Amino acid sequence: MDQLSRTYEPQEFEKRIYQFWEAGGWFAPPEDESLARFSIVIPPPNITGSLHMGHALQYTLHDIVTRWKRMRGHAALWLPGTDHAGIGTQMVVERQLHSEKTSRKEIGREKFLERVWQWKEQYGGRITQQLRGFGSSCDWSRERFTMDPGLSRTVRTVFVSLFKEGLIYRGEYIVNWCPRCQTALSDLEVISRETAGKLYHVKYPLKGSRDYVVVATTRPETMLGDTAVAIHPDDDRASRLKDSVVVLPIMGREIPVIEDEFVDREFGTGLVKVTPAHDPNDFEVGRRHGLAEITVMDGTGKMNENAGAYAGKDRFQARKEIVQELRKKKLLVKIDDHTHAVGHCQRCDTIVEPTLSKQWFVRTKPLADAAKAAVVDGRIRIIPEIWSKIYYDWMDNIRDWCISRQLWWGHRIPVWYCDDCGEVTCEVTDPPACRCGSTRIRQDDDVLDTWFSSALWPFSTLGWREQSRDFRRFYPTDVLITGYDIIFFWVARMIMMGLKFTGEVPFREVFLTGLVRDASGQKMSKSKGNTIEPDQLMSEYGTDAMRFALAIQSVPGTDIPLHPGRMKGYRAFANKLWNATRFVIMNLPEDLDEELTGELTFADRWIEARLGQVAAQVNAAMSLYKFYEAADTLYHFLWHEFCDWYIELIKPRLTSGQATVSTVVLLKSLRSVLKLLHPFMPYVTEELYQKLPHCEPALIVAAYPPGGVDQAGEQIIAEMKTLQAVVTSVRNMRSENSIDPARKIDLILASQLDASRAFLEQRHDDLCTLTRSKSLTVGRAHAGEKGCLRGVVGDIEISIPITDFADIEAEKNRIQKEIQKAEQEITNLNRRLSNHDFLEKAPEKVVREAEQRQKDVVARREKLETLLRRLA
RNA sequence: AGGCGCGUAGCUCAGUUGGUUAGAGCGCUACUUUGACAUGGUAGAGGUCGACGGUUCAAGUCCGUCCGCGCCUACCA
Repeated sequence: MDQLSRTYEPQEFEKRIYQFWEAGGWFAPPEDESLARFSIVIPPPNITGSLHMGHALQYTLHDIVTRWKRMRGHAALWLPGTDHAGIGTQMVVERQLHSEKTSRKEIGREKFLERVWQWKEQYGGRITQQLRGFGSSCDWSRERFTMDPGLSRTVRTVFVSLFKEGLIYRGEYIVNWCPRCQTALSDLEVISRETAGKLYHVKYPLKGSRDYVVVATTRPETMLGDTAVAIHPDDDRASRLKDSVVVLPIMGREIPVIEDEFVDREFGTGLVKVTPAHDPNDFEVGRRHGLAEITVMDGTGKMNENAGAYAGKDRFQARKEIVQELRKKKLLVKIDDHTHAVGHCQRCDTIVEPTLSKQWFVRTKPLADAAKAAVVDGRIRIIPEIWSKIYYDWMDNIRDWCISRQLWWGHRIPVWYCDDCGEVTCEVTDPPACRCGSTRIRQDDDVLDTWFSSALWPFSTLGWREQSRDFRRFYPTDVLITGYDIIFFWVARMIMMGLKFTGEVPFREVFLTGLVRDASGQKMSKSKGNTIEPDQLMSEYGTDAMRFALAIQSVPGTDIPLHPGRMKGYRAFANKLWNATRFVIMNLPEDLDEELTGELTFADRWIEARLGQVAAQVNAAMSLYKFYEAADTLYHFLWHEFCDWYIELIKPRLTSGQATVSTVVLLKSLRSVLKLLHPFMPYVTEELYQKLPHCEPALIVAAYPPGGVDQAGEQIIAEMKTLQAVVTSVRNMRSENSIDPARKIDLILASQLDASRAFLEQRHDDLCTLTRSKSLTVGRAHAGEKGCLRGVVGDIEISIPITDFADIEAEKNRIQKEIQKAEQEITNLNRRLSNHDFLEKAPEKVVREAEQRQKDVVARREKLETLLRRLA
């Protein structure tokens, strides 16, 4: 057996262990179809990024669940992969081209895509290496990428199908346009932020009159595209203004005054300018009233040829100049400060410009109804449940999804337009010609939103299109684990698409994790500079410590503040485990016969009972995704029971050097601890398992203890509690009286109860060891000798004869304090027990417990008082 | 504007369907280098559970109001 180093040094074995697992082929689910199966697909990280703490959290939880299921005997599949991140990746490569003094437009679409693929080949692997570093037990043989041929084919299949069904359409609508990314965005990709702005009140002269109306706007530059002024029909001024014509300042265009109920009479002047081509609201009004739609900006945020003298100017520059011109013309009434929500591009933070544009959309309503139903009727369970409501709200108010992006990197829309007959062809395979026979067909230039392909992920990755064996075996997946921030982006859309195309839910459960924050609870962001990198934590504390810290803080429904101090603590925990194993190895004979039998000691039976109990608790917690509870249970058990009590109890026996059945129990119980902890701390547990005698090839495929405890076990556990209480009390007496920890004492215990005395006699050696006593006497009652420290635990009285009291007053105070505590409790209990309502209405069990408790505490107080009198 | 969540020890958080004496980790104090581990051991201090009111025999837990903090959604120009 290898000797272990004195301290835990994770860097020395993590890589090696991962390779060991991978080489063993244990990440792939066994072929055996009779096994219960478990499957989970990764929320694909995008290839341009690096994995942050949020990923570390999510993938840690994925791995914990997967390893747990695998050890529970499931054919467990965790399918890994990445997504192509349309805008992000395109931007990265464009930057690269820029530094080479060229551009995507210069090199053309085909060359550009080659460059992106090159980039993907070169850097895409970083992510998966990092994912491996987390200890992720993904099946790499099934790794997928959203732009793989197979997945791309699925995207096309789905698109064509939705198109033919009329659920995908193309049309000219207002969309969110990012002038910097130069593409349309979906509503979700727009972050609206409260922004301090101005509200400009502008006079619009009435035609053929000296009179005018005043409108209020936050974006004066859009007025160049105004095609009406609107008023609420109930407004007193409406009858007067009805059918009036207004002369639009600067442009001189004559535009009508219209009545529409959308106008908020309380806001601004109660009159609103209508710019159908640059405001979603106005767009609706415009369509209702048949207004002209005049676009006054181009795709880069500059004013266009419809903007008259302002053509070519940046939209914000134009705003300034237009305000000036209005002022000069005495048309500016006033400028108020005004805070309002302004849309920003999620990717680049540029202010989004709502723009009229021809885009592709998914008609979501029919899909949303089915998707909502799946959660309502319980086919999908969302955990924590609170998110269900938010999911319903979104589904109820869903709007059509703009899926076209003016990018080159992504799934190109499989639609062709004929130059000759104008026919639109939508096919899975590239058509050679139009139906009219013309070969002058052009494919749509745009690509699809990356989330479109992500929405298909659970079934596209498993081979839905070809109805593969994997698909039949592993779909629907068991659970989806991800952050609550992408519930709409991704979770909702996967449910819509999964139901639509497979007829089944994509997953049966959704576990939404919290967000990882910094130590002060702030959201981590690069701009704030408060990010913590997983790589840094792993090298400093070890991967297992990071994983454990994340798991033990993973309470469903709450965010996770990250404290480096905690990482340190869990590194110490790993060290504790390391040294406990080191201790066991040091005490193991060369060739231990694991078949040894014999009578089990108290400590043996106790640790076995507790292991059964703990395993049952851990399994129960895991099945409810209570990672924190499972981790916390194990933390406490290993450190404060296995090490503090069990190992301490068996130490004296081990020095005898003779292997007995107890040695076997020691080894087996340590192995159980390693198994229980393995999903949480896979590296260190595997490393240690390999150092111990073992029969299964690796811990990763060892059987997870199912747990359970019988009545005899419960009995032992209760007895141990008594022993612990006596020991703790003695230690406290020693400590409070400054008895040198090295000094051996004579311990006297007394009880009126035969059973207690018998038990104490049986535990004679254990008690001496743990209290550092050189002798133990058990009797019926105290002899009453002077010069003793006294204590009470239940029915057991404790005395420690000492002749050299350091401070007799201190001892009196100590007992005095205990009496006070008892008094307080007696008062409380008396109050309850003298209350008739309590006696009548509370359950009998509760009353009986209170009565028993009262008897116990009163007895305790009396004993303490006796002790105090004797001391005096 | 609407919706949601949070407020428990110095810090970060647990606390099941209301029921003994409200827990943990870190930090703190004292003692302790005993042959697994000082990344250790033993003991201890520390909380009127944000405030007020209500329901109940019984409230950290359920209800209401208020205060403080955070988040999400939304087309008030």
